[in-house]
Formats: sequence, structure tokens, C-alpha cells
Amino acid sequence: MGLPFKDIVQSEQLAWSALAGRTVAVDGYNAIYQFLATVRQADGEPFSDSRGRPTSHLMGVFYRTTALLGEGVRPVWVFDGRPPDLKAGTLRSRFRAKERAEEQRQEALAAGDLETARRKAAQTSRLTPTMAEEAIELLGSLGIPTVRAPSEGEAQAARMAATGVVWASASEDYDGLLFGAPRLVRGLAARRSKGIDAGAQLIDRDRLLATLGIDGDELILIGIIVGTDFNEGAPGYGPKKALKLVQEHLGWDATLARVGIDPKEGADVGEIFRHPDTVDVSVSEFRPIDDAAVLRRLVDDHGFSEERVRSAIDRARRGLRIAPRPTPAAIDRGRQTVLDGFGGAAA
DNA sequence: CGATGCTA
DNA sequence: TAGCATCGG
Repeated sequence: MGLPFKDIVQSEQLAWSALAGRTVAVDGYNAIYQFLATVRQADGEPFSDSRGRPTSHLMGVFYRTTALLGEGVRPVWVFDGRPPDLKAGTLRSRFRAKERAEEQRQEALAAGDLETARRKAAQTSRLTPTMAEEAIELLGSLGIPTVRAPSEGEAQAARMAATGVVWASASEDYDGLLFGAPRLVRGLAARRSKGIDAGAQLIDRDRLLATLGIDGDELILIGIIVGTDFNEGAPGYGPKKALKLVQEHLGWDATLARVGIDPKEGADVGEIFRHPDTVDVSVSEFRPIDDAAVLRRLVDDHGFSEERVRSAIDRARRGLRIAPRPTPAAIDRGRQTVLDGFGGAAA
């Protein structure tokens, strides 16, 4: 995750009005990690209930979902399954980075440097299975469809966008473009209060490829050169240099040879992006919000303010009255798409 | 992060 | 009521 594509990808501003009525696949782990890192108190401590159980993930999922619904955006939340074996190295280094951040937090604390301690604490966040389960259960009470991906959530979301089950994939990471998502929405979290009708940014994959003068395989090639979750990348190559090289159209093998990436490794990583492990879901409908269940989960179980929860639900319900725009798949079949549950996968 | 309160 | 501060669990 986190391909450094910012410098080579251009996006267009997407107003909330352009998103209203659209269904998007939200990368759940991507979003929840952001919540764990940023939904914190001034002292850097994550939120927790009276029994000490973390609640930052629930706050983030609840308020973001109700905010999106309030704008008329219909989010299907997609969660990771088992990571590909090739991701082991990335997972290991993330684990080490967390350990290092924890040490640095302790040091900063001992030195009385609260600002650094707070920053380091944000980097130690761990997303536990319990957190994911609680988030999925809460989304269920909100009537939101959730999908458990067989492997990478990012790949599953891209597949859903590619098959037209949803209009776009929503994530802060660019990986979805390599997985073939025709539309990627970034910054969906952007606060409305900040700008007038701020909305988000849209990256249209076909337009991007046309602008760069490359094809989908070559986009994957750029990823492999700069490094992905599944390989290290070539030393000395950033996105601009990689793009320039790929634009020479030397071909897959010759390009990898030029940057010194093992052809077998390149082929394996390319295969993950071209044929990721995904399921074709005929995903589910957005059901009505079950107020009592939401109140029980947030207010009774975790001590949320009933007034705040009720007002967020009201906001969401107002947005749900905005007519859904048919997804591309629904248009293909000439009828409204009906999404169902967990796509048949265990949740 | 997103919601709410306070201030001018 | 826009813009900033701080609260939320």
C-alpha cells in the first residue's frame, strides 16, 4: 500500500453533488488504520470506554459512514482477508516500525517531549480482529453492506468497481489503479465545513493511462519498479524516473532487466495485480438504519452520547432519501442492482 | 477524524 | 455564521 504515485497522477475535483446517489467501495482497513492513528485525544491517547476498551475505530466508522450517507454517498465497506504470501516482508517491516515507534514514544515520554510522544503513539496503532468485527457489526446495524475480501480489500474494491457493482473504489492509496479500478476516489473523508462543497478527488484510470501514454500493464510495471506491498522496488527509482523509463516501451522483461529486478519476482508481483484473488459479489441492498441496534452498540455498550448518536443517525437518514444512481452493472442489466450481505464469504 | 461549542 | 478551539469515549 501507499504507492508514491502522487507526482504522476492527476485527479479532478469531485463535488459532493457529483457523488450524491453513488455507491462506492470503501477500503475498510485503510480507513480504520487512519482512524486509529488520528482519532485521539489531545494527549495522544486513543479513545476508550469506561472499561478501557478502544473506541476510536467505532467513532471513525460511525461518524464517517453517517457523514457520507448524509451527503447521499452510499459506502459499501470492504475488508481484507488473508494477505498474499508475497506481502510477508511488508507486514514484517510494518511490525518492526511499530515496535520502533513504541520505543521512541517511551523515550519521548521520559524526556517530557509530549508532542513527539503523541506523534509516535499514532504510529503504533494495531487493528485487531475484534476491532474489525465490531466495525462490521456496527455497519450491519447501520444497514451498510460489507464484503469480506478473500485477500486484499483494495483488490476486491477495484474488482467491484471494474465489474460495475459499485461506481468507484474509495481509498487513499493508489493500489486500486493497478488492480484495475476504473475510478478511484481519494479524500472522501474531506470535511465539508472546510471548503464550499469540497467533496473528494476522482482519478479516472483510462484518462490517466491516456495522459501518461501507457497501458495498464505498464502502470503495474511502474509500481513494481518503485516498489509495492509485494516487492521492494529498484533502488534509485521514484515514480517520475520509473514513468520516464516505462514510456520508452521497452517491454516488460527488458524494462525489469534495465532496473535490475528479478524477472521471476516481477512476474509474480505482476500476476497479483493482474489476477488478484477476488470474489464476484452480487452485493446487497442498503437496509434501513436499525436505531435501537446502533444505540445499543454505541451508547449502551461503549458509553457514546445518545444525543450525538441520534443526531448523526438523523443526518444519515436525510441523505438516504437522495435517490441512488444506478451502478454501471445495473445499467448493463437494465435494472437496479441488489447487493447482498457478505458476498457469501465468512465474516 | 468528524461534531459541536464559542467568539466576534 | 464563518472560523477557530476543543470535545468526543
